[in-house]
Amino acid sequence: MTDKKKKKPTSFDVARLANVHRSAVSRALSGSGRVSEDTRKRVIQAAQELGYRVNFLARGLQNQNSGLVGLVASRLDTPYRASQVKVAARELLAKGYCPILIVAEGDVTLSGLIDRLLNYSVSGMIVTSDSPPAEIIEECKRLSVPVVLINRDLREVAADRVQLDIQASGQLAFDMLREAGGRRFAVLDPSQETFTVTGRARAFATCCHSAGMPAEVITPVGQNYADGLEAADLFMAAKCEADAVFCSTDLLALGFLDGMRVKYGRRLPEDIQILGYDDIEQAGWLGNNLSTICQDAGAAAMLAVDLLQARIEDGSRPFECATIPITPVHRATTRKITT
Amino acid sequence: MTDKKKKKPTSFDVARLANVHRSAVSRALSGSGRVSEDTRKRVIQAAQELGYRVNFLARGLQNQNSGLVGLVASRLDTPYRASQVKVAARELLAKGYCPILIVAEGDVTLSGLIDRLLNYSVSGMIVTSDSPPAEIIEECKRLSVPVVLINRDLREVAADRVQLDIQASGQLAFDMLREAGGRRFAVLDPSQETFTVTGRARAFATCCHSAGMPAEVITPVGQNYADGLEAADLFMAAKCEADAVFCSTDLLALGFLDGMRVKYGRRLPEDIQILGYDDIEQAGWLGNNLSTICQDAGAAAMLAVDLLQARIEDGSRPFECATIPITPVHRATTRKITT
DNA sequence: TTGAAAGCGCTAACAG
DNA sequence: CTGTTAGCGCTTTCAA
Repeated sequence: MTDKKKKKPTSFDVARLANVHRSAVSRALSGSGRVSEDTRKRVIQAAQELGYRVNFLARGLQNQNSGLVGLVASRLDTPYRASQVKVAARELLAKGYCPILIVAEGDVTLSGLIDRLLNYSVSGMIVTSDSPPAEIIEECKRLSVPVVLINRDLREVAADRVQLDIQASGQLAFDMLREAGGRRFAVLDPSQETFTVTGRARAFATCCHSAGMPAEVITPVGQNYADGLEAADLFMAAKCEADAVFCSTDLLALGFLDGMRVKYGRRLPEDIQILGYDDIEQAGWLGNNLSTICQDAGAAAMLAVDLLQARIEDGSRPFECATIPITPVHRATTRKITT
Repeated sequence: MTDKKKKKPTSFDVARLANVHRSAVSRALSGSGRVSEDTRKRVIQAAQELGYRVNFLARGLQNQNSGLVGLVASRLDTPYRASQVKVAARELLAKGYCPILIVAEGDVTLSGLIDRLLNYSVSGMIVTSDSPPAEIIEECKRLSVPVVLINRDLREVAADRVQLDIQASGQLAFDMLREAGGRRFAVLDPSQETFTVTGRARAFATCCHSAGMPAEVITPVGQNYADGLEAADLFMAAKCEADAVFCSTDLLALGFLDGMRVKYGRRLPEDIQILGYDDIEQAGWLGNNLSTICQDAGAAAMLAVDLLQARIEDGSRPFECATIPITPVHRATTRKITT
């Protein structure tokens, strides 16, 4: 006969059953504090029997720290972000934290949501959003809530961060396209600016310029598939003659790719070469086979979680900035390099 | 001069500044309880001034209810699931709850994670995972934590649920392919069983059988792109002569599609017709243009959140089972229906 | 309407 | 090593 509608057992009940004091129960179950092997066993046993579970709200209230971690992410339905969030959540969970997911759509609402997060005495926050207002980050610092920023602007307040090397990204893109025989370059640089996306597009353009081969700039609105499609129209309308285009995002690249080959009958890489960025799963699909630059979403997420944990454990350590590794991925939308 | 390292202000501080008692602060800020307009204003004012925020852990401890909601999801890096989780999180947030994201990978660890969730006195739980162990759901019921199941097995314990009509799905798939001129049918039915995916594949097969045109069954391992690719190999190896194949998942369909056209040079829909299921974003991409059946992930998520909220507000209402709407999406991998 | 007081369930500091 | 004693910050009766 299991206790149906009984109230949840408290540490007090466990204590009574195990014939010890509540504090002994706490010590035995929270791991901290010394307890005799005997008591520990009796407590565990009693807890088991009663189906007791520690109330984390009470514990958090006492410790001023809930074990909850805010995970702020925009564009969650995007392949890159989805896998990043997945890994971050998994790692957080593995380390004993509980991720509260805040999905951002338009900054308007976001600050209210993060505000709510702060009410829970979160132990920390990982921000992977494109653009959470800086004031919010400030607010966190004020409340001394550790924050780890993924790919956010450098000028931000002091905080641990994980980001990719923007200059190196633009350079790598240029090198890949150049080595594949590109002569006339173009780049897709969304008008909705984003720190890393805009950054690498500009860096690429700069490299082209420095090499004496200025790139034409196509400006779709956003950085999604549909925008890539739009970019193809823009490209044609402008009678752009580039033979090698760097799309600052895989989604953009895939849209542009489809536009060029399906809508405008271009062959790849013969008529035009396309290079993406991110290496999302779809880039590797047989029908796309997109050459790209891989920035490992999972690695970035894990770095972020590690940094956060380190800071939670030692709030006074110096701020760190981890770099996301990038690697070239040669597939079928760029020519084979003749060695 | 903002208070730098000061402790966080409590309701006590606000009370003092507003010249009222702490309970008045609570009443003014929690909405419940009557307060004079004057006190309310003073409290709000004082709270503002101090940068006070209610401690939800303390509130939750008192109310036995934290406002936290568990969101259990597997395969988050899959387009369908990602957009579902995004919408669920957004809706939850909009209704004042905070979603704790539990990502499931293999049932082994999952039960421990949900266990942890329960320690936070979550107000409810939405389970969209393929297969969280039934005992866990039982445990939730035992602790009277409301649970909403999305597309989980019917034989489950009593709970609110959101699911699609499996029979209707199989039937619709058959009808679409039949009307598009299909003669010989095949179906991809993953060996890793999943309630809805396996269900509609079987339902489709049953429809074929009933119509006197038994379907050939291809059995890839999972339900992802790579498995679809594998299915194409299986299809060819078996010298399958089907001219219309129902892939129980868009990812499967896209993999199968790429395998058939890129690897085996088949044209669509001339040589073979393919129908997917889900209508993920990629299905609509120009290069794929996959005919499919749309099950609206966002709608499902919203239904789930609504059901959960209703149950949290009234634990005694009868259990409900909402149905996810499905609609045919005719694109280029099936023939135009001659009207 | 408002103040007083009693907890919610737990942990940590302090004695024993 | 174990029991005692204070709270953590809030809500909620209960009087006034």
